[in-house]
Amino acid sequence: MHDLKLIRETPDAFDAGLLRRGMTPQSTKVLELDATRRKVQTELQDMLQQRNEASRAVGEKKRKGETADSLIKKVQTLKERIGEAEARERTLGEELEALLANLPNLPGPDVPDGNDEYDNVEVRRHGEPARPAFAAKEHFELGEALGLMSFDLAAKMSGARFVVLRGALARMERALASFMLDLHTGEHDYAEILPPALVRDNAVYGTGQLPKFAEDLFHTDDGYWLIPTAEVPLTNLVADEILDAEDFPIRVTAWTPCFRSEAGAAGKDTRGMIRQHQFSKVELVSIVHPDESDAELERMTGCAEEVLKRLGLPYRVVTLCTGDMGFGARKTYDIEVWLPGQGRYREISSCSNCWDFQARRMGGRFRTPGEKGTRFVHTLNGSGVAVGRAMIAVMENYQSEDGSIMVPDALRPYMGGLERIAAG
RNA sequence: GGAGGGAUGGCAGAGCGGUAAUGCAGCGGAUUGCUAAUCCGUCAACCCGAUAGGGUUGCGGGGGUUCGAGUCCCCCUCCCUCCGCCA
Repeated sequence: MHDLKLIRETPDAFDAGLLRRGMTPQSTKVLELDATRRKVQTELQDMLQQRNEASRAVGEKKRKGETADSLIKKVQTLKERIGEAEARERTLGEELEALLANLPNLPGPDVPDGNDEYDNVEVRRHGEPARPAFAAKEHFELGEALGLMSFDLAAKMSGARFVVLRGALARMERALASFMLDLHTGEHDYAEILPPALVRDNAVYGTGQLPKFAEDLFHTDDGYWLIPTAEVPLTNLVADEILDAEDFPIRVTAWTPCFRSEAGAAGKDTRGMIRQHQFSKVELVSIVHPDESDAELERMTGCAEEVLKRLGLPYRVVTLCTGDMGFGARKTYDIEVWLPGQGRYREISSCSNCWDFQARRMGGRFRTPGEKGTRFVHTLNGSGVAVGRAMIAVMENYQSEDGSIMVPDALRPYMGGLERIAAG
């Protein structure tokens, strides 16, 4: 949600930001609506004042035993006009709200301009992309050959974009998640949370998936939304809260299932576990002072990178261009892991600074000692990292020619000391 | 699923038809060797206004009754308690 006052003060900067995201300027429309609404509001308030004064006078007259018929008549005629003005004011307010609620966050000054993923800018690489001498297989070939990954079994009960894992691969999901949680809670100052996976409208509105992206989410008959990411419940921990400045930084992490309808992804990544309706992810969320959010984004990205470093997975970090950023983000780093089977880098984490955009939507504020009033917090979220995709990366990077998979050192303690996953 | 209770400013908490008590916290000021204490003001959001200041809204949300609604009536949402069921 955008700051109306800021749009009034600097409409050109607002439009320039939208333009960079490939949108048409909106400030004229916003400010027109805003001006009209304020005019109606002023007229309405004037009438309300008259009504209040008259009603008060009626009360006094009645107390004294005098008649107040003429005053009562006056208020009755006012009432009709008040009703009309109220209705207009409300309608204008709703229009304004609807307009603003559908506008994305503005890109930060250091975000590269561009249309799509091809305009993203690589920031750094870590590790050498593995190019084995034999023909590297994709994860689903490996998993199916091992008999530990079945899309057919999943399709029987759930249809496309689901998987059944068993044995060592099922365990690896759990191992990866435990490893990541231990790292972030033990070394990165994140507190482990176990949040709800079903949430209400207001929570999903707060993080920005609603109202614009409802079709990307699953919804229950009785009004719940299945979380598409733990970003939703974790960030909403500060919804409607007024924090103390000394509470910062708040860092929370959670391993949760994530549910996505993938409505707009028909035909994309149809084979394998890359794009599923259900997957699990370890999420990182930071709530920080506005002065700290830029630095926190770097820190958070580093926390996610550390997961890949310890798993020995080659990756690169890219800054998303204006055209590829998500709705609520002001700046986003994607971490892309190397997949030998596909012979390319694929997204495994996305770390965003949302600035005060989500905080404004959900009413997350803080108070500074010695200062009057409240300010909105800054929120950040990042995958630390997507567990399913991490498993894919481990499988493809640690595969041998015979189809077996080495277990990375970092995971062995979590897998009962298992060193290699092999058929049989 | 059944029965009951509740939702008021950052927090606590009164009010039950006539301009939202009070306490704590916060902010501004006064006083005071320092601290503490005390006193006064302020205390949310919004509108008008260059400022001073003025005004409106705000008692979970929406509608209704009334000259006037936190207070009365209707609908909805959420929270809590007890019973039942249940991992």
